[in-house]
Amino acid sequence: MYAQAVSATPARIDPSRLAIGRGLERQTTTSLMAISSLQKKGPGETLFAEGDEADSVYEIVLGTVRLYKLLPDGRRLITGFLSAGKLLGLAPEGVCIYTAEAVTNVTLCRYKRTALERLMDEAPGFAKRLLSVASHELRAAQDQMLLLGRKTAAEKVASFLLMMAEGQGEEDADELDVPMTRNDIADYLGLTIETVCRVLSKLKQDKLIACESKSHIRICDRDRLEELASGETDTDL
Amino acid sequence: MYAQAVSATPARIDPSRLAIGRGLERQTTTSLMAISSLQKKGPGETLFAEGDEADSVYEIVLGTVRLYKLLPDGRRLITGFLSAGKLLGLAPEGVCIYTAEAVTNVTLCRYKRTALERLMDEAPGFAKRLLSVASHELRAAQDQMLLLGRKTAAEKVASFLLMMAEGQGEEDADELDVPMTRNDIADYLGLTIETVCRVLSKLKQDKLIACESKSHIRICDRDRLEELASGETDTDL
DNA sequence: CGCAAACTTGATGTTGCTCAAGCTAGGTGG
DNA sequence: CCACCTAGCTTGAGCAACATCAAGTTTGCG
Repeated sequence: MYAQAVSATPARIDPSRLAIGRGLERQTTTSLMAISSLQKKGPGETLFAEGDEADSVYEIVLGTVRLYKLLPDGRRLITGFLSAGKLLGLAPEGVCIYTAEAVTNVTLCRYKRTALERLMDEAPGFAKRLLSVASHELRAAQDQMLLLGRKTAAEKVASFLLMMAEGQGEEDADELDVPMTRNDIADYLGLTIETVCRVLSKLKQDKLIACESKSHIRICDRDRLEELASGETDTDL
Repeated sequence: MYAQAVSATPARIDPSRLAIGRGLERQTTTSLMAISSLQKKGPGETLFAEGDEADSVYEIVLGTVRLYKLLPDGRRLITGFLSAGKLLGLAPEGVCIYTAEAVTNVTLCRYKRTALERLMDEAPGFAKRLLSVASHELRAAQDQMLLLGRKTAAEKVASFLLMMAEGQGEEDADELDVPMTRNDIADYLGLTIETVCRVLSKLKQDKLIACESKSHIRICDRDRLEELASGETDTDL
């Protein structure tokens, strides 16, 4: 858990490029620009912690962020990894319910919650836009609940790899970058680091994937990986 | 999975009493009334199924509903139990991502999605209200992910009992009604029915709870139950 | 080049699952 | 009204999946 400091760079960028305003009118994106500010964080740095006052919403411009919750004895569950274009901080009212940390170098666009509230009242489509974002998050959370509660270790890892592949390249790229550690993956899937390693080794051995390096994986047999991930496999691993 | 038919009762009730319009202006609740219709379902009946077109939002007026997702081989995860005042069907866009079934006799208020969309454009606060509901669901989903991914069987069951107690009586009642079967509880906690039984027996034996009947439980030692649920226990069960 | 963090692999342990048997309660029909 | 019948619940014995503990190995950085 090292934290490599990166100087915050207050700045403005064109929010019509940003996801938060997608599909909205020019006037609204202009208002968004007026209340936004850019930030940077280095790997391991905290954006906000569980229990902090939730006064901002962030959009990730570049990089990957992990969100997690802790139990008192230190057990951790990562509720999600977010990459460019994703919003965070929408959910909480009053107090943050999870911690957000940079996985890689991260560039963020920050919006004050009070300003967003005002904009929601003024711009008709904006609250609907945020509702749509929240709905998608809810859907992802429910898929993840199914994974955590009912999938086997192999199915979990296969699902994770496919999810990472989707979030990457524009097309269904079979080459994927895994910026997070094995520990992060384990805490995301409700497993231990050793189990994640063993499953990856088995997938490699069975030629479903190939590891170009620790953080670069290629999907060799997408069909079988998808079959495994969705839980259609009877006797495997 | 029996389905006891109950005749649908088209009707209108005063939506200012309903949760969907909480905190909104009189004019908005009146519009809500105009687009609402009452429905009833008996135990085991389906409100909508995974894959159905998601054209409605429901509010539960009375009773309990379970939401679940299935894996191809039949493994089931219940993503939530909803009781009076809760909304369902908010999340999906296009297609339902889970099945909703009545646990008990259920009375529902149904709103057409298209009508809600229109109302969101007209009534300023309404989209914000729905966003707030979605945010709360998201928060609950994240707590459940922590439970599913990182809690032990005993911690899961303790958490479930406390959650049920909260949702019940107005005060923090220590008497709770458990309308769902042990099987439902197991599929909600990512356990088997046998494990749920064993944990309940152990909690009974340790005098943390008492079972008045199969579906009526009394919390005898709330402090220890909360300690167990939050994961502060080192060596227990 | 050397160090520390991350990763991998193996041996052993434990939690919760599976399989199996009996029990309980509530609804139905004689 | 009671006895039966069935769905749901409980408990036990054995087992498997995954966790834990313990070495090593690799990698990237100073």
